[in-house]
Amino acid sequence: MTDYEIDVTSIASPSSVFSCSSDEMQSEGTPSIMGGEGEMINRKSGNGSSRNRKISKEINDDDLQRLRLKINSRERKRMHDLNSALDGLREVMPYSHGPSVRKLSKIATLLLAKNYILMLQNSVAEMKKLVSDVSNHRVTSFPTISPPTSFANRTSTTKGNCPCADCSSTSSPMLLPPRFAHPAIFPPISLKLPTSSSQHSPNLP
DNA sequence: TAGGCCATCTGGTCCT
DNA sequence: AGGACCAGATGGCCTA
Repeated sequence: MTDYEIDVTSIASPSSVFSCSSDEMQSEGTPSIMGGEGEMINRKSGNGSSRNRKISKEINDDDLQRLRLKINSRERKRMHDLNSALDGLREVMPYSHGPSVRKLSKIATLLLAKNYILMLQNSVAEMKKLVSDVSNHRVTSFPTISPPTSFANRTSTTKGNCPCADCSSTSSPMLLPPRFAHPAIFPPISLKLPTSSSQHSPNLP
């Protein structure tokens, strides 16, 4: 498992999320980098079956080019939708706002989101435990909720690679690769409860 | 100038 | 058959 490997097995397919409203194909501005359009269609589906050879004979160059442009446009739109979703994710992530903070890269956004979810899960678990303890009159002190263990085990040794434009921090407990490290992303969360709760503590183990 | 990040094009595969 | 998804290739832009 490298720093960049992400477990996404539990993530549902995003295709149902997007509401594709774009009804106008974007004009084709960039010429093809690879080979000619006709050749590409003839190679499509791979092994040159009789069916595909027949298709390639029936389609003239104009049709091939129109089809290629249509496919390119769809793919472009698909990537734009994906980027819009990533922008939406960035908006709800902590810290990644403000003029002095560089926009998170795609990989950094995904890794940060994963870690944020893990941290929230950890926080919820500790909260539940605390509530349970309070209800049982067994509270002695208020814990500090920290990032997940795997998160806390990571440290950054790289200086100057933080997404934050004006940050020179060299270490922070993050799950992100060192170059994405930023101490503001996952600060420890201190629980502050009413002092009256402390009256339940005397008889605790 | 090298490396990172990104947009785009493209062909292959799978699904409806 | 057509669309969605994916991964590889390529070139441009930016930053250290």
